[in-house]
Amino acid sequence: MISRYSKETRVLVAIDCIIFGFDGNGIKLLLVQRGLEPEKGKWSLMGGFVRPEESLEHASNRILKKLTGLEDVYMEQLLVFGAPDRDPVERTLSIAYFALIDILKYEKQLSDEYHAEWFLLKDMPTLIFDHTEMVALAKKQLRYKAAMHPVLFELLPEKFTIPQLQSLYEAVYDTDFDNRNFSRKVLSTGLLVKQKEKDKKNSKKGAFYFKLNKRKYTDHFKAFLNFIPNPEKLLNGF
Amino acid sequence: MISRYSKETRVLVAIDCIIFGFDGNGIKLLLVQRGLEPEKGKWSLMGGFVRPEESLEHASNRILKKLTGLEDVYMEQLLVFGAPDRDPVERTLSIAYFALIDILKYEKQLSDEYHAEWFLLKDMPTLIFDHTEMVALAKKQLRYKAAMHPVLFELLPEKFTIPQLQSLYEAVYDTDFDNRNFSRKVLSTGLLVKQKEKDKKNSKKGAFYFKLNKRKYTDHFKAFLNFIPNPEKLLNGF
DNA sequence: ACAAAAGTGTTACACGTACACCCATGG
DNA sequence: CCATGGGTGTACGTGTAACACTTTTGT
Repeated sequence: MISRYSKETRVLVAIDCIIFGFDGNGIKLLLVQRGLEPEKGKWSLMGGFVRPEESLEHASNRILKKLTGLEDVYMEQLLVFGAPDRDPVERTLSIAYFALIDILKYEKQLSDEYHAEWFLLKDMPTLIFDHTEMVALAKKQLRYKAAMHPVLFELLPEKFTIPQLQSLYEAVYDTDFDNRNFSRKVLSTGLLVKQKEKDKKNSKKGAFYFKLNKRKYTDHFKAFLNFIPNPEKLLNGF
Repeated sequence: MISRYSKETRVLVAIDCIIFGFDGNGIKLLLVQRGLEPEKGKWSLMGGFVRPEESLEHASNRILKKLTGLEDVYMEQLLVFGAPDRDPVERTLSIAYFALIDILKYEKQLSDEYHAEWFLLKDMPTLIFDHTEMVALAKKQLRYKAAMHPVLFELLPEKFTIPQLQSLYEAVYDTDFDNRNFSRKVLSTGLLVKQKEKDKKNSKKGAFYFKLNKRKYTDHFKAFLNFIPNPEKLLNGF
């Protein structure tokens, strides 16, 4: 039995996380200030190297938890970035993951160990290396996926109103939807369970809270929905 | 300036290609007999290690060309497989790519340098490591993508008939479509240019050949089509 | 003439969209 | 009592699916 592929070259493999959040006012991105040279102090995605004995899922969850304290977060592998010179120090592949988190659950102090900060996606600073490209791709992927699968619920708290959900979709697609059609469409999926209380923060009438029907949610997760009108137009350029 | 991230561990990175082909009789998969230990002689996906100075695109194209002689082939990154023990020799990440080729363009001798052979997808042998899992995922991804984007044309020769195209879709989704609705749907996209000749191999009446309208094809590639009826049903389980 | 595949015409219906309108309530 | 946001009812049109029927031509 051989114990190594002796002639081949080994490379560094990192993971970078594109962490999206929502708090009712636009989609946000969690960024950190890079703690090591080169580019120390510049804004960057949260990342880390894959350890010798851990799986990629383990590594990505470990990195996310280190920054946010959160576990059981929605995460998806996006793409491997592998341009030979993407990291000037040494050849490093980076596996980009994107994560969706309820921004209110992120309680850690900002400017903590990593000097993390939420940025509105549209006011994002320049990032190191190819991280800007990673974010651009993640944005596309989020739109693509959310057009057909109910991923965006991952960005909301357990109880939410339909107008809240709508404003999330509007933020993601940067457009306005008809509220009357939107609520009917969403309700027709049977994914939501109406609660007794209303949220009166945004109107006098108040909007009912809903929770996800977890069973239907996991069952339908991979089903095609069609929450957004005119998907062909809104997704142009994919 | 630092020249290395000194403390981190480097790993081997391979690329494995899931190569789909079509010749009118079911979707096929191009496999090779592994040439090195361990598992030497067993069926496997075509693969190779990423070289120190090449990009991932370069590596995947190089590997595909070495096996098939083909360039400018449709290829897409699928997923990185990284279970710590996926290769018993030593930790190796594998970036899975899937490729779509016109089976008639593959002229190389079978049982050539790599002992390559086309297998009907449904009669596929057991593969080494996690390659079976890679193929399963690629199949899903092919169905998913083809439901909305006109990728399957990559599997056909330059000139093809609509019944041929339909039998390709039927092979991919393992079901039958209504030929009358199918041809209208496809033609309504404006992607096809009718030729003067007919193919008389499969019927006395003969079916007109078509070519792709390349301009529209690249423009619409990322647009949502909807070639298959009942996508929710056919894509169940994604 | 017939069989068999290619292709046209027609219809019913589901669904998405637009929009008039009603509801609830705090100021 | 009225402004505001939440929500229902309804009507219209497009696109999809089902299927009867016509076309073409080799045997």
